[in-house]
Amino acid sequence: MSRTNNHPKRDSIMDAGLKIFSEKGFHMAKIEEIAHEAGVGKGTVYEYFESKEQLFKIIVTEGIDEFNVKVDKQIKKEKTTRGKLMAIMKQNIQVLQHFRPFARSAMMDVTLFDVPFRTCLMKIHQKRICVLTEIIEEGIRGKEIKNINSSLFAKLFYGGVGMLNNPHEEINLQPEEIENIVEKAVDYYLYGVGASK
Amino acid sequence: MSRTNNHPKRDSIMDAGLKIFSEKGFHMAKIEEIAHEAGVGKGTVYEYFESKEQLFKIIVTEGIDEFNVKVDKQIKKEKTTRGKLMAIMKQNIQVLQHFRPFARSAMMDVTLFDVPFRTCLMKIHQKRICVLTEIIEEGIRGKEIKNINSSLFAKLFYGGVGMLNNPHEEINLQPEEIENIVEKAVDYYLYGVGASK
Amino acid sequence: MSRTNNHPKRDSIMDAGLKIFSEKGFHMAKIEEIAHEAGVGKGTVYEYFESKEQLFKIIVTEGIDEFNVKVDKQIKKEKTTRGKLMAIMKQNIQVLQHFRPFARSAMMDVTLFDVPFRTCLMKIHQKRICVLTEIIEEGIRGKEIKNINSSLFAKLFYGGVGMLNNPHEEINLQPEEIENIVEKAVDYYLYGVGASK
Amino acid sequence: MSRTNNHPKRDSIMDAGLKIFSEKGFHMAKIEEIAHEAGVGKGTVYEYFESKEQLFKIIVTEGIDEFNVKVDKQIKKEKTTRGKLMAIMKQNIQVLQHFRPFARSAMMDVTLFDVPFRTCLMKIHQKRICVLTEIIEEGIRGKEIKNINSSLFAKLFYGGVGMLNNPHEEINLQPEEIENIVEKAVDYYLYGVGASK
DNA sequence: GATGAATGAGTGTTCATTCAT
DNA sequence: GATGAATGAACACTCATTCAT
Repeated sequence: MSRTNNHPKRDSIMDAGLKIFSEKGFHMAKIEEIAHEAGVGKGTVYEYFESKEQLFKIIVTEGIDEFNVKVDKQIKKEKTTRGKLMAIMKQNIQVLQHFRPFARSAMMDVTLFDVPFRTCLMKIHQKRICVLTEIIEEGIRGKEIKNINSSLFAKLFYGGVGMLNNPHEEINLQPEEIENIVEKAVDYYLYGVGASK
Repeated sequence: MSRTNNHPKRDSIMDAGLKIFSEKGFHMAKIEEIAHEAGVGKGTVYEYFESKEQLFKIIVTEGIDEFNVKVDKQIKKEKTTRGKLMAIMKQNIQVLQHFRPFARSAMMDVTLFDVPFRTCLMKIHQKRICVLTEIIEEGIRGKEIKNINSSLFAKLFYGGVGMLNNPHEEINLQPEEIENIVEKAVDYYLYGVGASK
Repeated sequence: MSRTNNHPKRDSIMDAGLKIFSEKGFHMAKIEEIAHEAGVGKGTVYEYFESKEQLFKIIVTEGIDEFNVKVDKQIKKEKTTRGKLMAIMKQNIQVLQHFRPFARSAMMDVTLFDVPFRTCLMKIHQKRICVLTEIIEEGIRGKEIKNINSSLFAKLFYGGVGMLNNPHEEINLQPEEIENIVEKAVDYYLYGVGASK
Repeated sequence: MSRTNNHPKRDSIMDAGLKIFSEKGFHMAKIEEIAHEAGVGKGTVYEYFESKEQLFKIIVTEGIDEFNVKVDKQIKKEKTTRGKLMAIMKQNIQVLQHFRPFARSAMMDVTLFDVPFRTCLMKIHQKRICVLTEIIEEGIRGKEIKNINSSLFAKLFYGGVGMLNNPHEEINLQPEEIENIVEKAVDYYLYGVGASK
């Protein structure tokens, strides 16, 4: 996770937080353990972050932002809707493989959070689904995509992509496998899985 | 939630647990509040359940089992793969609308749980994805479905269905809307969203 | 401190709180020590009191109330202003000898408390000074007291009484000594200490 | 607060300490805030003072000493006991109006401090009461004062004076009011408030 | 001398769990 | 079986103090 080196301790804490929150979940992660993992004292965490909650939110937000920037950059390169969908899916898989399982929870999950977290995370989902919806609508206007309910499809696609990074399977896919999976998956969405009548 | 009436208090506690866990999440839910909601004393919870953790797991497991029985019954009624997929999706939406947002978390989520929970919940996902995979393979054998990677598709479908029950949108869909959405969604999967070439 | 026996533990905690707060002051007193002194678990303190602050305030308030009731009862018995002033002074000395040094701080001090405490304690002083002021004014009307600034005198008298219970001197006065001191002191106030011109 | 200018930072810190301790009390005052108020870094406080506790004690002691010097100078000017008592009272009111509410606590209070502070502050009280006692005894010898218990009266007077600076009333008295109050108050003590028989 | 980033000992408070009634 | 008063382990967070610069 590229970060400025202005605050090396802050970065250590965020990396450690990502790791520990990922492993333990928010409530089971202990500040002391995060501090230890970061190689700093407990008090130092509070020099850089107001609270455990704020630390968590910042990790999520910054992580997501980084992720989104990557994905959006990739999307812009692609001209066709198919290419864009593939880019989204590929980035998702690659980046989330890095963050797993925490990032996936940030990406896909909201329900186990307490109310204050939900608001924060819900916005993230909605933003992503919006981006997807727009891509679809662009595709519709460009005659690449049928005249479908773009928002409904965006959700189906977004959910499906999220499930690919299912933490159940702790295997890391090889790049060529990812390429292969993504191509197949996008084609399922575009061309359907029903036997042509 | 039809349950045996052998232990009315046990049932109250489970209903209350479902409600409170749903609203607050596991860690923010308090045994005292669950007991109060159930109209029993705090100690009574421990007459029927060993621990908060066990209560949670049992609620999830029994809830999921009930859910699965319903879905499987519905699936059996359907002859075509399309009908089966629609049945799965419809049941998901209906039942999850009832459980939201907790049930969704139980259905879709794993990452914020501590390790012991993960094992429990991971099995649930895998079981559902297995059922889906079998339906797809059956469809492939019956020439209803193209010769695709059934497991990959099962995940995409399962994830997409889960996202429909996104707690972001706290609206309750009307039955006819559900019917409409499900039909569209399944058709997207079956026939694709790409403009026919 | 006579208390109802409805909540023996609550009473133990209050007694222990009085003792420990007295010895250590508010900030240096530890809830754990109070609990230990009371012979209960730390959590039990929180069964009966919302917080350390609330425990403190209740101890002060209830202590003062008890004290005031005693004093007021004694005052009513006396017919002359001299008798009333003596009663006030005597009660002060006797009761505060019991509470020392904490009670004195509650009686006389306000300044070292944080703002929330001040409001609470300031009212106590003002109430007592008011009572004194009224006694003086009654005395003026009854021609027992010169036509003086009653409120100014009330403060001087109240402050002087408080200083008699100076915690510096940890000696306990004997009842006959108290009687003697009080008589002298009140006479100083009534007849002055200046050599009669 | 005239101080040597050898250590301007030391003086800033002491002034800031007086202000912050006054407003917040010892335990609620933060070294960081004192440093900020003094316009120096947190570490600088520790260049000049060993600890928060020592800073406090020095502020109190030096403040009191300054105060006492002022009062004693004033007392020496006065020839009569009445004049001396008035001088004490006037100085008290004037100076304490400046320091309030902290100074009053230093002057009058001891009980909320932890044991180490008490010893320090108790000496201050005793010193002042001693000075007062001597003035009274001088007055007795000079036939200005009746043959009373000088130490008892000193306490009553000292306590009464302290109560005039009651922080309850955050009003600042005008010089002419102070003069007026002091004259009245001392006369109450000298000539008594009882209606002449 | 001056600083403030780093620290960790210390504490109020919570809440799952127990057990006497 | 049912209860809820009692408990104490556990943890987020504070802040006086240190020390490398």
